[in-house]
Amino acid sequence: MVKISDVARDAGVSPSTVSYVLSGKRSISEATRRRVLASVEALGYRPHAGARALASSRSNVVALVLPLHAGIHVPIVMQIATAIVTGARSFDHDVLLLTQDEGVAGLHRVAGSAMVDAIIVMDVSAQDVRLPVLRGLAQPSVLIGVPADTTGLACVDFDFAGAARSAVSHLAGLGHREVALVGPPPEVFARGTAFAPRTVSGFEAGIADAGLRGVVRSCDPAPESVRDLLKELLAERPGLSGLVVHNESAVPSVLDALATSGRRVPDDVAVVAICPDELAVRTTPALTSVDIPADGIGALAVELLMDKLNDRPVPGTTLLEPHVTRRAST
Amino acid sequence: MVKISDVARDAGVSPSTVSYVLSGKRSISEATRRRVLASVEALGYRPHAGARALASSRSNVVALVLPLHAGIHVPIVMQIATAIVTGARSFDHDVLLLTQDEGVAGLHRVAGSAMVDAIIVMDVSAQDVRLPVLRGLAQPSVLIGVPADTTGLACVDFDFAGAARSAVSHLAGLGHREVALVGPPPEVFARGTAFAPRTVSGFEAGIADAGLRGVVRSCDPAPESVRDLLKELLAERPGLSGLVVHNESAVPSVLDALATSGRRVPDDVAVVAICPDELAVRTTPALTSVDIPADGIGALAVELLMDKLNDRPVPGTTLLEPHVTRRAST
DNA sequence: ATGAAAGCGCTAACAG
DNA sequence: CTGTTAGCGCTTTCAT
Repeated sequence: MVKISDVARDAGVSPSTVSYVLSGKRSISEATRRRVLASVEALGYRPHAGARALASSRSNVVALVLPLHAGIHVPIVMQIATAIVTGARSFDHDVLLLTQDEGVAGLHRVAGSAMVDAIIVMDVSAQDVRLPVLRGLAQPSVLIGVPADTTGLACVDFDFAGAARSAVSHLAGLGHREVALVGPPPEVFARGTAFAPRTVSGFEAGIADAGLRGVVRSCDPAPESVRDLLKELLAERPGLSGLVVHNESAVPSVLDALATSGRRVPDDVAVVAICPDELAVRTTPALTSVDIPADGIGALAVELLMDKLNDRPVPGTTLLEPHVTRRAST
Repeated sequence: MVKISDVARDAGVSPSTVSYVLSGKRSISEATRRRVLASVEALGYRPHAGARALASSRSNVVALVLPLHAGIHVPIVMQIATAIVTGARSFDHDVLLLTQDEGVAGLHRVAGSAMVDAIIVMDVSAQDVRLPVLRGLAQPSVLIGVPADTTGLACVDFDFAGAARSAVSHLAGLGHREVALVGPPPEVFARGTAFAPRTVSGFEAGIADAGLRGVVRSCDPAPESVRDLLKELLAERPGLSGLVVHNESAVPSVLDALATSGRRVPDDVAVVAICPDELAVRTTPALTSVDIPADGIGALAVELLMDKLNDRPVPGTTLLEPHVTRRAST
């Protein structure tokens, strides 16, 4: 293994100089800088991560705690995770993967052993048992999701309430008078995860704002369930002409059920989805949607974490703003 | 921070004794063992990961390289990843997450800096550029997927060919004479990923074995595409009475399309899916299926990696055996 | 069955 | 602008 002293010898400088060239923590003459970097390159030097962590008390690793629950839309979780890895790499950090089932013990383990400098926790629930633990850790943390009490924590999430509200407002602006929210499956409501009720309250605020009539339903994504739900809704409410769909798995079936039941989109029924743009653009017709910015959530979480690591102040809660993109379905 | 010398003092022994108690690398009298563990507990001692890695040249971390491609069924990837984390933990290892887009550089980085002791790479393609790099690394690796040349590597995968063959054989045993394979979307075939063609060759071997007539189609998962595909297939081939579906996203739509077109499952058309059991059991009707054992793949990958780390011989390629579970769809 | 002590490779005062 | 040096906390010979 090639070590810092090898590089130092090769470049004709001291080990500390090599270290400083690499870290940029003090100014180095251009000449030696170049020589050192040339030696680093020539010898293929890679600093030993453990040695570095030991000497600097910095591992340059962040922990990411992944959710495992059913009912969560897995591609979104994965996309956020990917964005976090990419974001962390851009700050020269790596990502250690933990699963939620290790619970509080996992947090203590990776924090206590100084494996990680910081922690990102996905899918926090309103009364998450991990909150007090996170508050007590030496390492800073950022949560994805918004618990009931955010004291001492930094939280990131998409503004689901605002998204639903914007969706309703978009429909209202097009003249629709009666709308329905086709929400996530029941199990998501059952858990303490905050996003489902937030969509509902935003939807309700939206219809109140615009003086619309509205109804909220949770939705099992199986095609026949979707068809039954829509049949029922449309039968019960003859005036219903607008749908807000917040259920990624059900989106294709909703469109299909409308098509096969002879309802034209958007002429008979307008549809706004709250889902990743990626999904919205590849349906037929393409869906007017409020994007769930998975990449943005991941990137923001990392940025806040880096701010915390650098002792910059960060807001307690940051919600990403919703944006309606009009496509063929409204 | 509480360190090993603190524990040693508290227990009235030397630091090395504490180390040996914790590692079990030499015999310790029951009395001191107990005292040391009591002190560890009392002081809440956690060995510093970096220090440990530096002194022992072992990080107890494995790298996991995740795929990012479109067309892959994300929940399966996620489930394998989760199984790998869980498996690694059971061997007292953690998992560092890399994304495929870091490519070869990422492998060099984490291996060269001794961040990880071993590497698991998911979704390797036939002529993967990472193969020569992996062969040259000091750390052992296990691949999920089977490249063209497996020399010097350990590979794990599900036996997709055997799965398709078993599915066909199951249908043949029930008296079906003409069958179709509804395969993954075209983009999966386009990439060098080996699993799609393997399913096809297994399917073809299966129909040859049993003297059936058969046809292979790739399938876009959008409900209307599925409906069109099936309509076309059933029109073209009046004798067609059995379907093998290897396309998780399309599964619900296939059943739905059959139902809405008036074909009864299994009376008119029998369906065997190659998909996670979890999916197969929650459709209506429940699907006869060949399970894709994501957990098994992850667990096996970890086991092989640990074998390699402990210099135990491992087979070059291990394929997990397919098992048909008969349910209501055949 | 246990201790003493020499590093592991790097960083960061301290010194010039 | 650069070098010297003292650790960082742990493992592992070598001794006994």
